[in-house]
Amino acid sequence: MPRTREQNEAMREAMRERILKGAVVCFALNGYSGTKIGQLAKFIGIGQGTLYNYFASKEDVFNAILEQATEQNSASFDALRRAPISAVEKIRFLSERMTALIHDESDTAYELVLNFRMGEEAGSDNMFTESYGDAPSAVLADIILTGQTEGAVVPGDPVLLADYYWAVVHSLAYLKLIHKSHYTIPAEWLTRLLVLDSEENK
Amino acid sequence: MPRTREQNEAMREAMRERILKGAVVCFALNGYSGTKIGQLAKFIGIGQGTLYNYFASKEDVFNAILEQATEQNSASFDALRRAPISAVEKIRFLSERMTALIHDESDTAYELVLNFRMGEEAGSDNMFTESYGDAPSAVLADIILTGQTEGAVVPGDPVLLADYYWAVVHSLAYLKLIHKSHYTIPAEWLTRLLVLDSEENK
Amino acid sequence: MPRTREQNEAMREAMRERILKGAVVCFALNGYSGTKIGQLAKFIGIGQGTLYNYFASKEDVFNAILEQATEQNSASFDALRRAPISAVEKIRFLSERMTALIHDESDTAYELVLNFRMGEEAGSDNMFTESYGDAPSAVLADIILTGQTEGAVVPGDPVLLADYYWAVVHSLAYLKLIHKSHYTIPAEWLTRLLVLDSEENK
Amino acid sequence: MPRTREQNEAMREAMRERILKGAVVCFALNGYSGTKIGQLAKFIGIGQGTLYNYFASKEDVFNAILEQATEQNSASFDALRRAPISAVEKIRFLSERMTALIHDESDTAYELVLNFRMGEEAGSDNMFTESYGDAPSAVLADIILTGQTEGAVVPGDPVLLADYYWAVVHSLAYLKLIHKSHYTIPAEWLTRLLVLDSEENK
DNA sequence: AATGAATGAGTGTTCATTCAT
DNA sequence: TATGAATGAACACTCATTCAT
Repeated sequence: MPRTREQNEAMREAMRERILKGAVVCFALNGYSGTKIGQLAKFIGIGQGTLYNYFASKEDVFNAILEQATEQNSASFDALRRAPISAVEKIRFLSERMTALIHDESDTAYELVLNFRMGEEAGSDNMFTESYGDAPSAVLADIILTGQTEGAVVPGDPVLLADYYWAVVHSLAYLKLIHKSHYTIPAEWLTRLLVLDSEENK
Repeated sequence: MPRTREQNEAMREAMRERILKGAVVCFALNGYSGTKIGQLAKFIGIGQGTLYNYFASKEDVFNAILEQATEQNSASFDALRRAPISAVEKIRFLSERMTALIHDESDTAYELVLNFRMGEEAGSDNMFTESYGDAPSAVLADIILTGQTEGAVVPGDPVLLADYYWAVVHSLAYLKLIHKSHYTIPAEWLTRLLVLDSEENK
Repeated sequence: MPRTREQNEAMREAMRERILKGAVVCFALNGYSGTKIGQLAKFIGIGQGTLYNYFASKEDVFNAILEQATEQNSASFDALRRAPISAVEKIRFLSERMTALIHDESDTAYELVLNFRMGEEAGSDNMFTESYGDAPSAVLADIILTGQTEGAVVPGDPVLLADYYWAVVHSLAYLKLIHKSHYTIPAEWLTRLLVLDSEENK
Repeated sequence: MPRTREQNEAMREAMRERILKGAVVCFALNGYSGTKIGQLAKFIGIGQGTLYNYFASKEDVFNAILEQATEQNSASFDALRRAPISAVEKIRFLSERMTALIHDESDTAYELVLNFRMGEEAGSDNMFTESYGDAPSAVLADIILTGQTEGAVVPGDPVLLADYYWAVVHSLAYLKLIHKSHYTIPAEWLTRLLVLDSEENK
């Protein structure tokens, strides 16, 4: 007797997630070109063919990861923007969250690294800002601007500062996951990139 | 009339440099696996075969780049360590030099990016600290330690702080060269990573 | 010392022809899907990679064959149409030429067979008339029409008769090359498809 | 209440027929290699696995088609040979039957086409004469021989003439089913391949 | 019995490397 | 020495077949 359609769809969704989860790690560790399909399938623990029942191509897997990362993040960044706290508190909160994600070597941390390796081919455009980075960058720039009017954030172009902040977060993730640094950078270091040293900001 | 041996060797050396110069850019932009020999040769403006008259393999080219970067840097970092200036001044000098290199999109800047993409295969070891990073990291850790005793540098593990500083430098280079950011990050941002905000440090 | 550009181009053209020549035979014998690239390369006597220095894909090779066949034929059919002989003589001439080509197992004979196997995928449209067949079919229909007014050709829709004639030619080629029939059908049998039996037509 | 054994067997037989019916069309249209199991199953309207409950392999399906075609034909050709009519009448009858089958796009017509695509792999032997063609060819050669002694059939090697006749029939089927010709070739054209034009033969 | 997800052997294609010129 | 055509091992991808449900 065949499975019901519901059963099949659940199975498919589960497998899809499983593949994406493994692919994030592989792509982050080895880059796009450096990731071989055979290696990826083995890492996930499935046959090579199975992968192609879920994704049309290697590039398709890659794009699915980016899409997923974007979705997950745009929601959480929206929440951050709307939170009823001061700009500095937002930056501090963000820094703590990022530091924790990196420390725990979470999926999100791998996605962060992936974004740093994305200048590579796979569509040839630089997808850094386009895919993953846009929402976070824009939201953070907003927060920075607010913080600057409050006199608590370092002066400078908010967009550039935001890009800078994210670049640093990415390299910290890289340091942790690829360079296997044993220490974790304290959240304050991140916060300090944007927030001025002062009594009230401590 | 055949060329003298000196002429021949000079020509060989010139071509070798030319290849390395192109390769740094290609590897930095596309990663190791993402760089194809054909593409590299075309970028340099030579035939594919020519490349193999100077280097035994793709990996050999890659290693030559790392070696060259290490040599150039160990000399300049030795000089920095010995300079008769304060720790803070050294940090400020280093930051200005790095910012300038990145701004000018110099070869060294591409080497910085390259270091960030090196988790990729090419021998499978992580060459980050081993090759390029060791000397700079050690020297900077020394400087930081000195600065901390002088009370002008932020507290924390000097080695970790040094790694952090380099990670940020790398991401700035990445931002500029890959992300094609038009702005250039001011040197003070870098300096601020290590040096406390205070009147006398400005 | 590198080869001159002329040398290279001559080599390339020669190899291209060589590949096409082998490919016509393989595709004719095994069909499009039935032809494996490895088998084709071995048949030609080159490495698999070499093939891809000349054609972008298997399908590209296939299309190049069709194109080539079309070009070669449109010229020769133009000549036939303009020849200062009667319709019946043209049909007789055509039949003798086709029979000879098939008997000799010439390249053209393989192209004839290929046209018969072309309903297969490789673009999914039926390319029968579109590619190879259009010119021959149209020219022959003209000749038939003339012949009918002269009272020497069997009555019926000229276009249909022309298609019919070509279909038979194709199957004769098939019979000879694939079925390996030892006999060769006499040209008169072909002629008789269109020309009425009569004293003056003999 | 479980089904009786008879019911079960009837169901199995019905499904088997259904699969074969779809397979004939697919194989005829796309060739053996060009026919994918997935596509075939979808065309029939069953799951891929179901197919393997009835046939051991793709090749098994293919062979079953040939076998079925052979069986059906050997019976009908036996009848033709024994029919108490003249050779010319037999040829005329055969031609009318074939033309009708093709016009109706019957299963048999698809089998005719299939025979023309069989030079393809699927066991690598040419199955043209072996499977389907043998009986018809032999019977027809007999009829031709008789007709020749009666002076009503064109002279020439009867076996070759028979092969020729079948080749033409095949190409007509091809023209109709693959080339999607709208017209149907008149039976007389077929008859004329073998029967001389004369008053009494009309 | 029927299904479609899973599989790996096999196929098409790429690319680092070799080599004749 | 410089070149780019030739190569085959390695890679991305397909598809006939298996199997749990």
